[in-house]
Amino acid sequence: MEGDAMMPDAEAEDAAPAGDAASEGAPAGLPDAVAAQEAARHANARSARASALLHDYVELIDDLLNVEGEARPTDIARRLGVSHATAIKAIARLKREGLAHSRPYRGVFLTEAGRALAAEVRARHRLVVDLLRALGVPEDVAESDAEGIEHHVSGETLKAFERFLGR
Amino acid sequence: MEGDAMMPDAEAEDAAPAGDAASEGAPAGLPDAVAAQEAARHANARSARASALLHDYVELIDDLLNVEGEARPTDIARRLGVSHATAIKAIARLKREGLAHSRPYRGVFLTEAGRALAAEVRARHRLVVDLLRALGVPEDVAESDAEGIEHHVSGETLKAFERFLGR
DNA sequence: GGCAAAATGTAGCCTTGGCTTCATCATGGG
DNA sequence: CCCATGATGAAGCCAAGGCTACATTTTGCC
Repeated sequence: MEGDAMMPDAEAEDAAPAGDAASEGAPAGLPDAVAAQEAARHANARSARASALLHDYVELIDDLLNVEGEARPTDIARRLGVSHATAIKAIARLKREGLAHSRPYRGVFLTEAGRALAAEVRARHRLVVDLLRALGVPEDVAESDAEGIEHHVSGETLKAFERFLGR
Repeated sequence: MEGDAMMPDAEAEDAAPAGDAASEGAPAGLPDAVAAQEAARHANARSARASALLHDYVELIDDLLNVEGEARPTDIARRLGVSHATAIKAIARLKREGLAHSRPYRGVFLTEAGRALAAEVRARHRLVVDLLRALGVPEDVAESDAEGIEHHVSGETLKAFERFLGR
């Protein structure tokens, strides 16, 4: 795995680093404020990633309730492409977070909060898809990319999308 | 947590569901193909989420190497807003995946593959930011949203962005 | 040259979100 | 009416990605 050409790696850095970027007029490394700002951005992305799952479930459950009249764990699992056990654990989490409720062997239902979140998520999803379509992305690709993008679009950006689409 | 107005929830659904959507001309529930397609989209988003972390590390390490001449775990951790231990574990994973190499107490370096990935990730990041800016999103918001969005933009969509930006 | 502080690395813990496996419940066909 | 079958739920495993606490190494300062 490493008997190959390793290029100049360790010895060189030993001598060069500090004198190059750090010791001139500029402060060593980066200003703390800049690093902090970047850290905040990453923290933000991480938390969006964390709620993305919940959003997907809520969105799907809402859809199932509207279209099919009921949302059963097996269907949820099938549509998300996960095992039913995984879906059930996620549903338990939704309940813990006050987004859904259910009783054993009955379907899953959304609370007020869950419905509100579903509406918001769906609106966002549609807007992202519409924007991508408007930029010339083919339908299916737009749908697929939106699935990931939608969770990271801030309110500000959402407004910009609306403006661009002329709404 | 629930002593409030729970509205009609469980009893009603018992009677309505099957007769409504399933038993008329249409096939019960959804066509399997549609569900499979949706499942694929979600699987796709999940896998993008999984690689997002690695991409962030690679991108940052590349940046540190270019700007500072070296990438040290502590700096990486600071810029990402995580503890140094977390960063070190992630670096170990990068090494496992052949994207980086390092020896104890020396900095971290990217392999060929790592550098290639970094270039790709950075290009994508810039393009997403530029697009958002072009749509009227303020600089800092664009930068922040891009951090999450960039990992979910397919090649097709990327091309559409380029086209739109007139490149 | 030696020691203290800072950087690095290690170990162990927690939660999430996957999975499989097994037990239990509900329902419909014979 | 009863049982087979399929849906549901529970338990336990695993990897990832956080953390804190502790150990070790480098480094720089005196």
